[in-house]
Amino acid sequence: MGRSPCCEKAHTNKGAWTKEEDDRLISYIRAHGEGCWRSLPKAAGLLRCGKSCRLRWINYLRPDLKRGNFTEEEDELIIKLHSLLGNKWSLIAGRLPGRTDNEIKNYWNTHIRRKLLNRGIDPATHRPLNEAASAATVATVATTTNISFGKQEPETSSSNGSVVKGSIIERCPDLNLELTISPPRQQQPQKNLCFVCSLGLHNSKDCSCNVANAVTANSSAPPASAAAYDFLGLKTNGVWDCTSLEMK
DNA sequence: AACGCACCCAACCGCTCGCTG
DNA sequence: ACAGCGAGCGGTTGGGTGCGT
Repeated sequence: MGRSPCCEKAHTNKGAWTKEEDDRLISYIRAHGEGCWRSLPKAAGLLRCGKSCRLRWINYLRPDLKRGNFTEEEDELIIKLHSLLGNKWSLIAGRLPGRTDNEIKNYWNTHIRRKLLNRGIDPATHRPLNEAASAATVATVATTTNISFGKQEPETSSSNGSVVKGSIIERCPDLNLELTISPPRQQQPQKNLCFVCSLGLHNSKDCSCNVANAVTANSSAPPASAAAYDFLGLKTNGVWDCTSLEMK
C-alpha cells in the first residue's frame, strides 16, 4: 500500500538541531503544549519533520529530563527490567523518571551490555554465557545486587487471560509477575520511596523512607496506600498490572 | 602534530499500533 | 470491515570526541 511521507522531506532540515530551533520548539510547546506533532513544525516556524520535533523534545528538551550519568541503582534496575521486558525501552524508561527510552537504549548498548558480558552474563538472554550452567537463571542478576526478593507463589494457571507469565517466572522464579489486563487504575498520590521500597522491599532493614512501617502497621487489612508495591515499584494488589507501566 | 581507531549519543528510518471516518 | 492517518517504538546510522600511537 505504501504510506505518504510524514512530512515534506524536500523542505525540512535534517541533522543536528541549532540553538534557535531548540528555542523555537521550547517556546512553542510552552505556549501550546505537546500534541499534533505533524502540524507543530509549521505552527512553530520550524523547517523540521514533526517526528524530528517530537524526538528532540522527548529526548533532549523536556524540562523534567535528568541529565548526567546513570547511578548504580539505575544500572541494576535497567538490567532487571530488561531481563523481564526485553528491549521494551519505553517501558523501561517509564520506570526511570527523567530518563528517555533513547537514552536507556544507548546506555544499554554502550555500557550495560559490556558490564554484563564482563560478569559472564549474556545481555540478550540474561543467562550465563556458559550455557552449561543454564540451570542457573536470571536470578543471577539479582544476586549481583545483593537484593533478595521474598518468595511469592506463582500461580500455575491463567484463568483471567494473563499473559506471558510463564517464561518470566521460569527466568525469575522468585518474582511474582502475574500480568493482568484491567481498566486503567486511578492515580495514587506518589510517595517519595527510597530505592529499596521502589523495589517493593518495604520490610527491608535497608528501607530509608519508613514506608515499611505504614505497610506493616495495618497488615490485616491492607490500606490502599499499602496495596503492595511489586519489585518494579508498580503499585499492585498482588498482581502485576501491565497498565501501570505508564508510558511517557 | 597528525593520524587512526574506538566509543558515545543525537538523530533518522522504517515499522507497528491505535484511532477515526 | 477496511483504509488512511498520526503517534510511538525499536533498530540503526553517522558525526563528534577522546585516546593511544
